[in-house]
Amino acid sequence: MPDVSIKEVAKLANVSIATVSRCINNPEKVTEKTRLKVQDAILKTGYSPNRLAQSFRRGRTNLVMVVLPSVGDPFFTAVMRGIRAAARAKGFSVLIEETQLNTMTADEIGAMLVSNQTDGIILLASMSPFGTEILSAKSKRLLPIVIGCETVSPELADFPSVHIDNVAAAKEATNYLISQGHTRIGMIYGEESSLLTKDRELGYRTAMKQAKLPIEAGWVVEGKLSISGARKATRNLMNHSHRPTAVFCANDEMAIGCLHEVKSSGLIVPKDISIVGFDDIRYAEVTDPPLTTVSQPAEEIGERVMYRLCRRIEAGNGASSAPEIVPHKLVIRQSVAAPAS
Amino acid sequence: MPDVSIKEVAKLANVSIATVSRCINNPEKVTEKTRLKVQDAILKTGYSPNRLAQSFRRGRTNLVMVVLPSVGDPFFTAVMRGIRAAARAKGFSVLIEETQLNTMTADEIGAMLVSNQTDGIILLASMSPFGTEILSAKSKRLLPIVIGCETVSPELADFPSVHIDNVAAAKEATNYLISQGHTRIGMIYGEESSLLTKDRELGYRTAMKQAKLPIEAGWVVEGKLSISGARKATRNLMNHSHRPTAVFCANDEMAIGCLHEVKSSGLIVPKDISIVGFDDIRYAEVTDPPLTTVSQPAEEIGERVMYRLCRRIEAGNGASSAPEIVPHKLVIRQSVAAPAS
DNA sequence: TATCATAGTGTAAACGTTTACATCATTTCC
DNA sequence: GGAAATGATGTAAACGTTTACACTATGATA
Repeated sequence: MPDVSIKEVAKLANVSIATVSRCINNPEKVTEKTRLKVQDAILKTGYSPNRLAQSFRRGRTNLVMVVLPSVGDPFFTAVMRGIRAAARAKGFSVLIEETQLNTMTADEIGAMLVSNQTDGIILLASMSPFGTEILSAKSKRLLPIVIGCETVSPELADFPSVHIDNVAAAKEATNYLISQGHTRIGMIYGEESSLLTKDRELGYRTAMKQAKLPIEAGWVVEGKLSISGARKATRNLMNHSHRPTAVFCANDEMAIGCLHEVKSSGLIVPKDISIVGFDDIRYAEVTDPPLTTVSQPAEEIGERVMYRLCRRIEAGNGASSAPEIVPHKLVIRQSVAAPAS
Repeated sequence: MPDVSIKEVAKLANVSIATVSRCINNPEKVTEKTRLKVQDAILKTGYSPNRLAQSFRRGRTNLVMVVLPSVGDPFFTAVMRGIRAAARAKGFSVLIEETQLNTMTADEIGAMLVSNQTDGIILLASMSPFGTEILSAKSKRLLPIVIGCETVSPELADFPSVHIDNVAAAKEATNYLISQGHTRIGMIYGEESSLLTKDRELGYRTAMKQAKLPIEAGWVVEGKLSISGARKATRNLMNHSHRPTAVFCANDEMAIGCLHEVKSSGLIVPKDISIVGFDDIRYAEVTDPPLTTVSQPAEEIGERVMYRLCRRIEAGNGASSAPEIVPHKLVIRQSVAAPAS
């Protein structure tokens, strides 16, 4: 079955290989009669074009790469679902790289693009060192790169992006806690390197400032974007001499860790401690109590980001590079209540 | 920076393109002096080999495809992590296809292999119709396909596989419930098409039979491998005239849905209903109560399956095709207690 | 009828590698 | 010192497509 090339088809159909190629790619340029002859020969031989040769000749892999912090995070898998749906529609396959795994350096990722292994890249995670590598090539041609979810770092600001307004959303979440009467509000952010959670931290700080509420030292802790990291962070928060009555977590994964740790310590959510998450992953509504969180249109972000990448690949400089802001929504469930005191 | 081919390097270094190629791929076949000259030229031109051309020439994409039910399931993302680590070590990239999304038909997946888009396939989900397509080609050459997690369907039995003994593990889980005094035990299985959860169902049925316990009509329900599906299934179970006192769920995702639904209905876990899951995903220890479940070495399965695929790709028929069984473990947490009655 | 479009097909070059083979220079051995 | 072996490099073919260009036959136009 395999190993049959266009030549065999041509021979069997008694035409040239050019005609066979045309039958497949430009059927309108060929007579009805020969088309049928060739289709018949294709069926008989079981021919299917060698994609390697096609890619090589056309200079296109129809492969895009997505760089994200962790595929394990249900939020990103939701984004991926959108990306994949759009990719499928556009005839692309997608390759995934996790930055958390550190399997590839930023330079290697840049090299993949340059060496034609992929037609484009979607960045769902900030890669600061990557910026410099790319930048050097950038002056020469517009690289097909699109940024999703994250607010972009300054060096990458010229690339198209699709995301919610993370600062505003975090502010809104914090304001909700304030509106419920909380004045001592802590926060668990992700990682130092993650611009994404830095933006959310900024939103939180802005809200606190505008409400003239103090943020005490030790109230803002790193949760490493993981359940276990958040549990550790929560322990620190709980042991604080002036313990917060509410915690804003930069994502749901960490909110789940926080929730569990608070409950393990014998305190009750939301009576003793209120918790707000971020992302609205599917587990958020089955926690006990169900989690109040900020919902993002994850799949939509994925789709849009992929479509923009396609435009970039096809149109090059023609495609716009304006950031695209999609709406977020605060989803109120039962993990927040007025403070006890 | 891009668009510089081996020719430019050759010209700059004053050697033939063959020598440049050798410098890169067989440095030992080239003089120290010329090597340095060429390396210098490579740096100066910023050359990086065109992977498309390489793949084409070598007949290798260094790309493998993984077919799985859903990337959203934390168990599979853990397996993927293992696969990706091994792939990285072996110089492969990995492409993912979800069967739940139905983006590709089995025939299309088979075609990808035949048309050289990927060097091999890892099946983490059964694809029955796929079997027939593959089978026709199988007689001609041993296709590089390896099966993971699932017990294989008869048509695919000749391919190498890596998995736990699902039947034995499910039996063990059920026996644990029996040992705690339960006699009315229900089960939520995954999907009709999933051999994986069918095996677990078989284990459950075997355990019940050996303990001479009846399985009443309506005690075994479909949970669709999702939280919402499991909630619906649980509602049916709870409304049963002769309600089970324990439920064995074919995976943790469904166990979480089940747990939440039971609690929503006002019953207490494990006092009123005991629950056992399967997979030991990372959320399993932060549910309330923490979930008793069967743990699989997910990452290890992923690694092994990828290594076997590599051997298959490299050695062809030389590689063994014996199934590889990895150990499982029942992890006892707090979602099981003796029945109230 | 001679000329010119037009449409269908064939010929051959090109894409950037890798690699078998030929060539040439150097060393080794008798 | 000449023959043979060894080692480094160059030459050119090959991989399977796509596509610009050339060619032929057909029908339309003057």
